[in-house]
Order: sequence, then structure tokens, then C-alpha cells
Amino acid sequence: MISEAEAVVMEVLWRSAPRSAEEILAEVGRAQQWQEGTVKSLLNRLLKKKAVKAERDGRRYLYSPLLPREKYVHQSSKSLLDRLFGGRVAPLVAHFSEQRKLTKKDIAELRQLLEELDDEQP
Amino acid sequence: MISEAEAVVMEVLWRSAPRSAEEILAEVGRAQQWQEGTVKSLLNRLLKKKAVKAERDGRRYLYSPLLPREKYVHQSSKSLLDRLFGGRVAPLVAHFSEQRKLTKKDIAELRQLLEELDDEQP
DNA sequence: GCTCATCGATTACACATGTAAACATGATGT
DNA sequence: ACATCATGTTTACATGTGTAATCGATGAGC
Repeated sequence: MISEAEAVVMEVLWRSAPRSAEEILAEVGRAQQWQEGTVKSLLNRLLKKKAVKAERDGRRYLYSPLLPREKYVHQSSKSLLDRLFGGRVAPLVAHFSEQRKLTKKDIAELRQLLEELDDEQP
Repeated sequence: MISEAEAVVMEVLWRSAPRSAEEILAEVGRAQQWQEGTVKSLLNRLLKKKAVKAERDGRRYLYSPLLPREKYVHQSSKSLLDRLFGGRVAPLVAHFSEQRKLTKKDIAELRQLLEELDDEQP
């Protein structure tokens, strides 16, 4: 699958695409301390993995995601959930609850969510 | 940190410890197709990482976890949550909800959980 | 005491990953 | 047309990981 460093590049493209390597570097170079070559390498690996595509734009390429963020998020979350929580969501939430890591906002949103589920499935 | 293959060994020890390498192999060997040497290597890496300890028992060693499962679970979950959901729990649950991956049991438990939170914080 | 079976420790090796330098090539200014 | 610059491609290299074979020590049976 796609690695953590690669995912950083993907996040940039998911926010907005197509983008040139230079633009990607500009956006990510600050947070990560990456050189140009690093971003180029990552882009090439992503191309090889068919996670992004590149279209020529004059001298350079513009990159766009092929792998949808939704899919990546789902794969990652499901894998974690399966490995650590027997594939079930409630135990995960319970875990964060025990760690007091639920914000008031989380709680409000969860409540909201559950209500909506009620409405949907009468 | 501790890798996925290593975590498989840890799970065995978290279920019950101390255990000999042989016992660990017996328990994981079926599911994973691991040879003896593989388990030994993983145990050694875990020792080096201070994730387990070993106490002599005659000719062999008995291994026990040093890293608590709670800690491992928390690190892994938090890292995923931060990277993919802005560090917040509700969006993760929403994600699974959209994917229709909330079981009835999940929903019931979440509801329960929220009620308990109400009681706790008056 | 010598030999063999058992364990753990060491070493191996291919592939992934993070990080980047070196190289190639085509566009550009002069 | 030529040198230079900007871009992408190839190669590099250390470290981590999955998977194991081999080496070495140590206790057990003869």
C-alpha cells in the first residue's frame, strides 16, 4: 500500500489538484523538511503504484490523485479497527472515552449522529 | 515503534504471559505461516525495543510484555486519528457510519456510552 | 566425558521506506 | 547555435521489516 510519507503528498493533492511538483513542494516543504528530490521520488513511487496520474503541462507535469481519499481513509481505518478493536467501532470510541479524549464537540456530534441514524432507519 | 508482525507476537503475550517461544509459535504458527526462527527473531527485536522482557526458566526463556496493550492501542489509534481525522473521534465514527459499517450493537453501545458520559459530568 | 538435541543469538537477504544526490533532457535567453 | 536552467528519471544509501538459515552454547542421555 501507500506509505506515510507518500500519504503526505497525497493529502496535498487531495486538497487541490492538479498540481506541479513545485507547488507540492511549496506546500509540504515547510512542514516536512523535504528537499525537492524527495518530493520527486515520492511522486514517482505514487505513479508506479497508480495512486496518482501525471499530465504534461509544457515542460513539467501536473499531478492528480487517482486513489480517492475516501478509499485510503477507509482502508487505513478498517485495518486499524480490525487489528485492535475486533473490527467494531464502539470499542474504539470507548477507548478514547476512557482516555478522556472525547471533546465536547465530539460528544455533541456523536449524539447528533445517533439521532440521525434513528430517523433513517425507522 | 513496534511493527505489525511484532504486534502479532505481542497480542499472544497480552492474552497470557509469561510464555515460552515454543508456546507462542504454537499459538501464532497456525494463523501466520511462520517458522520457528521467525518468532525467535521477532522476540529478539521486541527485547531490543524493550517491549517484552525474558526470564530464564531452565534451558529456555519465558517472555512477558513490558509495553502495555493499552499504550500500544492508544499510540496507534491516536496516530491514525491525527493523520486522517484531524485528531477528532466524531469524524471517524461518521466515516464508518457513512460506510454503513456501524452494527446495531455498535449503535446500542455508543448510545449507552453517551448516556454514561451524561451521568459522569453533571 | 562425549555426543546429540534444544534453545537462543547471530547473520542473511530481499523488499519497503525515507531521504536525497547525480544524471538526462528539453526549453530559454542571448 | 550554445550555455544555462528547470524538470523529471535513475541511482544511491541507510534503516526497518518479514522471513528464515546457520552458528554456538548448554544441558541430557549414554
